[in-house]
Amino acid sequence: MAQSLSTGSGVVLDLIRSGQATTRSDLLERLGWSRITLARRLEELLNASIIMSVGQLDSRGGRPPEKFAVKPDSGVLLALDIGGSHSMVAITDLVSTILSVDQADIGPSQGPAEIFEWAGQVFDHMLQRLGKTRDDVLAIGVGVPGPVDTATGRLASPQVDKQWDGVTVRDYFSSRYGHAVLAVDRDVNVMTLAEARRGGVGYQDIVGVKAGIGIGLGFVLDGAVYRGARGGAGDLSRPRIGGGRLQRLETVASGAVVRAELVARGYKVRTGADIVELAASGDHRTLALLEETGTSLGQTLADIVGLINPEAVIIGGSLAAAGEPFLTPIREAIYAGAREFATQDLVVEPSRLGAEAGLTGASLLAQDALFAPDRISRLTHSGATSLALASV
Amino acid sequence: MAQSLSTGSGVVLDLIRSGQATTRSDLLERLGWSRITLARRLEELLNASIIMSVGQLDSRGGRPPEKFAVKPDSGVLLALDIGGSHSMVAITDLVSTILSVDQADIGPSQGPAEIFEWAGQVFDHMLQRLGKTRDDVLAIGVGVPGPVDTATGRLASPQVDKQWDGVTVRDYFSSRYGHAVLAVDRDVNVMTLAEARRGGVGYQDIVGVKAGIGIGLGFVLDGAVYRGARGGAGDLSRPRIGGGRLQRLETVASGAVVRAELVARGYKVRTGADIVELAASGDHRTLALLEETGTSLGQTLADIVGLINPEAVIIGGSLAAAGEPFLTPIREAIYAGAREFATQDLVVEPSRLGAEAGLTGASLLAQDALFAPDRISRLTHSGATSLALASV
DNA sequence: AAGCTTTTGATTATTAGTATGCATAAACCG
DNA sequence: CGGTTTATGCATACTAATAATCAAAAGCTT
Repeated sequence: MAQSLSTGSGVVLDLIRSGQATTRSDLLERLGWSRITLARRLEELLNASIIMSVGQLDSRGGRPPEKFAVKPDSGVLLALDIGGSHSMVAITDLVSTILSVDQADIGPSQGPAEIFEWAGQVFDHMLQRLGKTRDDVLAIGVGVPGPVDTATGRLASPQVDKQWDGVTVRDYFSSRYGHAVLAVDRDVNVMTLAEARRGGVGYQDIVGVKAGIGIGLGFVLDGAVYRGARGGAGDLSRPRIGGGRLQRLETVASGAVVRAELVARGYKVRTGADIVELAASGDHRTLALLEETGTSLGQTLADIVGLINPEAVIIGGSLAAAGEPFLTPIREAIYAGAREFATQDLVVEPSRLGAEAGLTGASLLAQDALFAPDRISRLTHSGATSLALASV
Repeated sequence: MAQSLSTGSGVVLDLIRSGQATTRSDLLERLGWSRITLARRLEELLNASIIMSVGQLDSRGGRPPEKFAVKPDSGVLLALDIGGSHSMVAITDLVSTILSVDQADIGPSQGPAEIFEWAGQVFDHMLQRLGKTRDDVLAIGVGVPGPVDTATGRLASPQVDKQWDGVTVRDYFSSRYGHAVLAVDRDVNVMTLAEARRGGVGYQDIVGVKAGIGIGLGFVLDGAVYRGARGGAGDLSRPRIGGGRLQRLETVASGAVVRAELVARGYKVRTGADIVELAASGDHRTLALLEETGTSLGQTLADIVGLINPEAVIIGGSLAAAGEPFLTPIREAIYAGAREFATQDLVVEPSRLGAEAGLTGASLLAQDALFAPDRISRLTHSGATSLALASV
């Protein structure tokens, strides 16, 4: 039944894709296969147009090794990042380089039908501009702001908006891209995945914070996204006052709180970007509120750093764009609050990918689903000459 | 180099050992191999005396399937659980059934040489009483109350006691049991592993709390022990008073705090067991202190439950023996503090294995190291007829 | 240019795993 | 008690992976 095809081409692709081994020698070293078997698998992948040779590396004394990489343009990936109040879409190549982006102030409150309809239209438009068709779409990655049962791809409850409870994302894509592979995950997980893979050298254990109007947390632990028993990991609570009732951090320190304070004082603020703009203009009240929020968040993160002992804490979300006024209090609270053991070597940095972290993560998610080792092994084994024919 | 022997006997053993598949049909279903290959691998394992047939299961209409299990008595495992102030040793069979236990009020403050010397002597004595020799010892599992670099087996710093910084546990065992496989991990991890595997039906995601004189936390996430970047995961902080400095939970709510309070009031208390005894005798002050401690702990755990979204929170350590007076406030604080989403289906229970959780976990750790798939595959492949000859 | 090194390709014999079919074992059912 | 069902064993032909070897390619050094 399971049949994992241990010497299948999929595991070869995985090493190439992740950059762990890109030459024949490295692959042999990593896999422990015979040269002939590896040659056959590479041939399969080349035949299927999944990988290509990207020239030679520098010689190490003898004939220089040939380097392989994923062929980026034999199809495209769609990425959709649904935020609490702002959503983005992108088309990327097969190595998750963003080719085209669009966005709108649209969120879960609009209901699934409307959002997916918007995304579908933008996708169609972008495809056309890139000279691609719906058939070129090989996989779709979606980030949603709520828990997901990744096994089934159904959204769990509670979602931010009731209309989204139990939504099956596939239903909204099957008519347009019936053949494409679909992967759905929580927005914070998706963002954190992107930072773990693309930020820095690549982290095994990181905590990703999405600080926008809402606030949430994602984990990549031991190199894999951690979701918790019911997909609900990452709920933030606030430092409690004198053992009082727990409050979600969102209700005391988040973009929503800053916004409420500012609105109460007569400012016109709707999104996280509005707050960032005010901060950038040097508005004292906004800066003070950001510092306060950052400190609260940092205190909570200090506890989490002790608990999880990650390599890095990455601050993303719209508020991260405010830069040091927001980041410094976070960093200070973490370093003040956590023990030296946990903060030694700890990296606390803003998202490298910025606003596009979610899209990159969604695309990476799509990539992972498209290039799942077993899938690729079976595909090339049956002599396929293209990923597009992938009715696997 | 790596050569993972995908169709090796080790993976078969893993399924049998974990109970995921114990009959030929189940194994075939799980592995997707041909019947013949599986038969060969089972033969290898039988020849090496690693597994044995344990009779037939009930028929499902036709010939009843034969059930396989690990042969428990072809060697023994040593388990050592070093607690903050109390240590235990045990000899178990190969399925981690405890055959013999001993303990002493001895802890890290005594220094590694003394503790390992004590353990070695007790092990020798126990072995003799069981009619076994040092050569029967196939693997050793050790739990220590501090971070461990599991890759190298060296203790990281800071340990509770400076003498333990950088200790290489292997050095203390190689002379007596040079041939045995050794595995070392943090005590809370070891305890949590035991609860995940042996408590309940088997959990994928659990949080284990060791509440004794000290207090610490272990994680099993996605079925594997999570240790953090530097082996330091599980550090507990306390609910903060008005955003003040972070305090380790240990300094405000732990057996140590209860003890200090009691001692200040003229009680004679040294260990967690002493506290439990006082509580059992109905001492009001002790009960009140336990309730207070339980509430603080529970509030912290509520945050963690939201963060990690585990299936279960298991309370172990010496204070857990106090039962409901300690557990009820914990449970109440968790249910009051965490959101419904996280507490729905959440199990909050005392350790099923009680004081022996650490020993069982250490033995499981030893088991895992002894039966590591690759190791077993290589071993049986070379035609070994016994685990004892395992110079692999 | 000659010799060295590393990478890659190709050949052959060998070993390991699979698919298939047939036989047998051991329960159940009516 | 024969028929059915599931489990297991065995034989044969076949396919896949490996090991070992030779050869060629493509750089470097002297």
